[in-house]
Amino acid sequence: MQDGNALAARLDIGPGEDRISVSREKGLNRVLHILEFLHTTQRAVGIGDLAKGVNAPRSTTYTLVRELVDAGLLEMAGDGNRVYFGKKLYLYGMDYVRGNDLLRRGRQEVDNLSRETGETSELCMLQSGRYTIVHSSPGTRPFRISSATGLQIPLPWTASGRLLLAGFERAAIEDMVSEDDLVLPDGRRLRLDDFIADIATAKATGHCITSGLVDAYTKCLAAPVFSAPGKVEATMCLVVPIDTSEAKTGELIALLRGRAASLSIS
Amino acid sequence: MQDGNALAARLDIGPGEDRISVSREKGLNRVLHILEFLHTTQRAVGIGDLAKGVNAPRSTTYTLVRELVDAGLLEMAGDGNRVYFGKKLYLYGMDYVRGNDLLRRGRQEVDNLSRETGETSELCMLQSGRYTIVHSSPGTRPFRISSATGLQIPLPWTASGRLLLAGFERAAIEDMVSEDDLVLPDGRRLRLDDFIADIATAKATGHCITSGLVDAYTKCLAAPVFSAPGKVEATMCLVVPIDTSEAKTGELIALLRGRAASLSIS
DNA sequence: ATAATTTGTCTCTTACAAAAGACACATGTA
DNA sequence: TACATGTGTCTTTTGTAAGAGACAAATTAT
Repeated sequence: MQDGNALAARLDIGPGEDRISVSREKGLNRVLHILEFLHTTQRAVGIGDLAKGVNAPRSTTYTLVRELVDAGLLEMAGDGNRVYFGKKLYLYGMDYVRGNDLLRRGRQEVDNLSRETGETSELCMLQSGRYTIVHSSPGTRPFRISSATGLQIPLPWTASGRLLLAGFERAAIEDMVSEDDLVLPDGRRLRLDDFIADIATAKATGHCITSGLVDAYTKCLAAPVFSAPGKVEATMCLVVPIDTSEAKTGELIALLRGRAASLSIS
Repeated sequence: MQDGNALAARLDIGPGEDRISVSREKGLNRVLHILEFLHTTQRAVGIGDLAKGVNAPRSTTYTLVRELVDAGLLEMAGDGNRVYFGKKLYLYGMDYVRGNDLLRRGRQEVDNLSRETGETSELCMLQSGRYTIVHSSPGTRPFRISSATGLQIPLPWTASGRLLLAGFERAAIEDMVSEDDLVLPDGRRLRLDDFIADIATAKATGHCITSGLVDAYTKCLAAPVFSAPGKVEATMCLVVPIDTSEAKTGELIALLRGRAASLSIS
């Protein structure tokens, strides 16, 4: 039985009313953070670390994790006291795939494409304002250029990003692109206006090629998949060595555009 | 549906006092119900219907859905005002697969098996006390026997169920199996003791065959996948016509056991 | 051994989310 | 024209979940 601390809550020090109010967070938000955190770590995490990682109180984290484990969204990882994603999430994910023609066919097409061309191929989409690699297939080069599925990269770094933003107003684009996003991995800084101009060009030509943006050795070729006339729902892209010949590049772009078009609706 | 919160403050027992108090639900629970509901409907649902389906107040449902859509766990389905699973869930699901060797290899092996034998093949697991088809591959028969991924079926109806319960105490088994579960689709009622005996047999022989349980036309062959000596983590199973010859059945069981063993750890 | 962490569970309080319900605006149909 | 039925956004009220903190037990370090 708790003695003393009865009115402990008297922490709002000072007369000044500094409303420190360490904002209490909604359980659902905490859960969303937990999922996102696990997604970035890509490995099972101890509950204590998890609490630190999402900076939630330990007690809260324990309760939430227990509930999520009971629900099957998370699972205790075999070895000890770590948690990671659970079967339920896998099942829901498969439901999503099943209900989503585009994704289903897109995955297939990406696999075909990378088998046929030997290059790394990817299906990309906007995911709540962020560029996301939804599916990727490695290609057969000795030094393969790979990127993990689910990876999130700033829009301006990619060819696909330029196509995905084709339908948006300038204001919306500014919203989605932070200052940091405009700084390329090598430190160069992209001008927002240039980026927006790129988007317009991409929209007009119906494809996009970027060279040496994410890294110095690769070129990125992308073509749009439409869900309705003018609405870019996804892109397919090929990642090729930067010294790929003009001719070869043109050939690949043509192939890519064809495949992307075949996925488009109407 | 597990109704995790079980306790639900059964305080109404008081004297007169009918404490109707339609227990206010935690947001997280509402979300879990929403996900589960979408999983069972397997299609996009209007928000109003959703509210009815999980029997939550409309206003609450609207807010939750909005939050989930913002988070990318749900998406508004293209056509109108319906929601369904979102890309995030797919990504998390893929993370699960990646972090789970067994599932990854199991899917592969199931696909191989159904291609080689021409029969429907499945990978099954316990999912918070319920039997779940985690992956299935259709087979090539004209009248294919198919079952949806993620489908949940009472444990006593299946061969896999008998193997999955091999490691459990009687008490634990009684917990997982409800009275209803013991009633087969055709109305016959299984004795709990017989079922438990079946489990022991399955454990001893290292495989299980059931005939005409879920339907009158099929036989189900299953073999265990171990995650540690004695611990059944999953099963692989084949669904074949009930009139498959003894010889052929034996042959398939041998194949199945081999494949399942190859997935087992240590 | 003894201290210093970390882990998992429990209790108590109050800030805040869930619910109720009112509103405005669409639809459809007698 | 009324009259239900569905949708989406508000505001207000109040039951309760999130959080702080105290513990015991289990690890690890000294």
